[in-house]
Amino acid sequence: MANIKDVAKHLGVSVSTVSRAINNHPDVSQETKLHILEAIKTLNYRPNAIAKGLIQKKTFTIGLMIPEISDPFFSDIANAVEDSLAGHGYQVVYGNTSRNPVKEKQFISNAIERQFDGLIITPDGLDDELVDMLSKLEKPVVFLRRKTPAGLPIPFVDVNHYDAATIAVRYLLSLGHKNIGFIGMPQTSHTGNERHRGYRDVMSSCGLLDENNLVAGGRTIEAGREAMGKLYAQNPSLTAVFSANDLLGIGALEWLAIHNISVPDQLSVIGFDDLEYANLHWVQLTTMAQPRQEMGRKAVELLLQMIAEKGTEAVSALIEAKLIVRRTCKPISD
Amino acid sequence: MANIKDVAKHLGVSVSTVSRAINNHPDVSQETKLHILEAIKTLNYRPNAIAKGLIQKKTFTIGLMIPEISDPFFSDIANAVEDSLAGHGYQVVYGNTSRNPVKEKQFISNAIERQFDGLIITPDGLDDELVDMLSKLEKPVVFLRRKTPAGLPIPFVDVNHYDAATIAVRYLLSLGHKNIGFIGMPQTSHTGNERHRGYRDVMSSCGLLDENNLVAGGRTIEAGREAMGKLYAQNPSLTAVFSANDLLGIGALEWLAIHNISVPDQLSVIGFDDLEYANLHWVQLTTMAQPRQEMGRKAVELLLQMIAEKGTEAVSALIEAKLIVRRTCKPISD
DNA sequence: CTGAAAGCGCTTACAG
DNA sequence: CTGAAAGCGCTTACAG
Repeated sequence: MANIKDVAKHLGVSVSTVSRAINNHPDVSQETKLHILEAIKTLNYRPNAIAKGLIQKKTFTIGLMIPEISDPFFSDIANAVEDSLAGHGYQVVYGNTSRNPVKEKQFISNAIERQFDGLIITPDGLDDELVDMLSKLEKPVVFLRRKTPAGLPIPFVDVNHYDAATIAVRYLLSLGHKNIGFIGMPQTSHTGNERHRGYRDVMSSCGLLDENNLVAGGRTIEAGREAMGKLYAQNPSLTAVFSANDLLGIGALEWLAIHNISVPDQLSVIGFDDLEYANLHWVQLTTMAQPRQEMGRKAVELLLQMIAEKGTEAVSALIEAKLIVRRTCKPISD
Repeated sequence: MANIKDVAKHLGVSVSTVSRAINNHPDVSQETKLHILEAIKTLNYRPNAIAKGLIQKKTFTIGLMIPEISDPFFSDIANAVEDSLAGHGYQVVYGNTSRNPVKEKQFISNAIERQFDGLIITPDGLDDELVDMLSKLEKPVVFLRRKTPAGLPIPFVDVNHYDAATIAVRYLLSLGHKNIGFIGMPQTSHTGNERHRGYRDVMSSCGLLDENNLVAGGRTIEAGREAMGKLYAQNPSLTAVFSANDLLGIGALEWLAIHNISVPDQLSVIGFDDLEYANLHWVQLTTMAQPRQEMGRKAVELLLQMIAEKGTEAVSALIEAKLIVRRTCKPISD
């Protein structure tokens, strides 16, 4: 492919002049600029971004580390991130980690070697090694959907999972429910733990906490189905269930449908996330919506700010979730 | 950050020697190599992939252009592509085009300037300008889920949409249905048109084609709901519907549920894609499964082959879809 | 307004 | 086995 030398030679001008013409530098006459632009067309010249990046120490590339791009929750966030970033001329490179700590570290290594300008990351397990890498990283980073661990000077954008969980539980209480079950996410899940804590605090402050109403779940529909079965076996007098995410909630609804337990007449269910699934005609799950677009955009905003003002730490953002009332909760009748 | 010069200086060796140590070149003594590796650790040196790429004319980066990463269909493919590629040391960069021709071209431009080593693309509308760009592109490319237009020397990996559609329709015929509706995708959709053609050919070969049984749909659940309404209005004596994708099929099921038309007792529905949605307890949509993993892996295989043997055109692959029988189709009773 | 020169951080013949 | 030198394709002071 033609390079900048070829177009310079083609016109008998210097490489510097061609460079200036391409980059809209003011110090180049309109006339030569026009000639150069023409030569570029005929030679089909495209500037080499790699070379440019090397010299400018800027690649216009941002890394976005997420657990699972096929998880609808993250693909929505990723879309928002990509859109906002594209508007500023940045390319985003995804890192699908499958919540695998090895892959998480590989992604960061990669980002360093490939000279990404910044990182937006959703690490899962945050072990010492990763924290160490992050602390040595001389690059703007923002944590997404995860609070920054103490000691790291990195801002975050997260939903207030704890508050949101208290809203969900209080909503069930306001409908008269007292016997409220909880289907959790894996113990290692930061978000799961926050939601759990919210549930716990509200329930125990009302003197309604009962360890029999808790069950370990997971993240998937499958896991929700199983968990609902267990929960029901532990306590058949439950009147409501708060499931830590929508997929679990949908699994719970499936189990209930299979066992002819009518929702919301016999049992109310509330979820968390507001996935597309939740809005299906047969599901209509009442849930806490996380403003995914907003989270993605906000993370980009913080990152770009840090890139612009080197060395500053942007201020973290905690975003409130919103109760979306559909058709899986109703007031207790008796 | 430390560079290769720093580590060379640190040990009093030459830059070349450090380079050789890093790249496992045989011509370097075990002893100096050990020293160098140690110095690298203490200086926290990471090689600059940008500089390396510039000189080697190889970036170990592959571009993957897809319409919509939040479409579960594509995120599954993307996952498979990423996994296979990661095994070979490549980084994948997604381009989310939203089926926007401007974005499609931007992505290709980007890929050229950033010196990607190859491209896997799913272009939507394939206008002259894009074809022109592609023909001038001096890079391995493979088309994914789309046949290559005549004249472009680019291999493709696609599902045999036409054959699959005939299988779906014949399945309905085998259940005794004669009055079979079709909910289509947008006219601009290549896959939609192939599936339409399959439906048409089978129906007309049986003398059963009726223009009243056709309706324009779209791609979404929403569109499927509307389309089902229209279709039913056009011909209330329909006993089965083939919807060109699962989302449309699910929308159709929603409309039918809302209008108390029982599936499959009064009406059979078959979809296309086998999304996760299709397997929900309330949906259980019979559908044609596209082997997404296999498609992604195959595309990578072709691409890597073309990268390895420069100038060759790999041989295209047409993959068969598979009928997945669930619970939305049954034999016609009377 | 234009050009010659240095340099970004590497790799790779070439010579020893 | 090791090093000096050229070069990948650009940008950017510096001088004119």
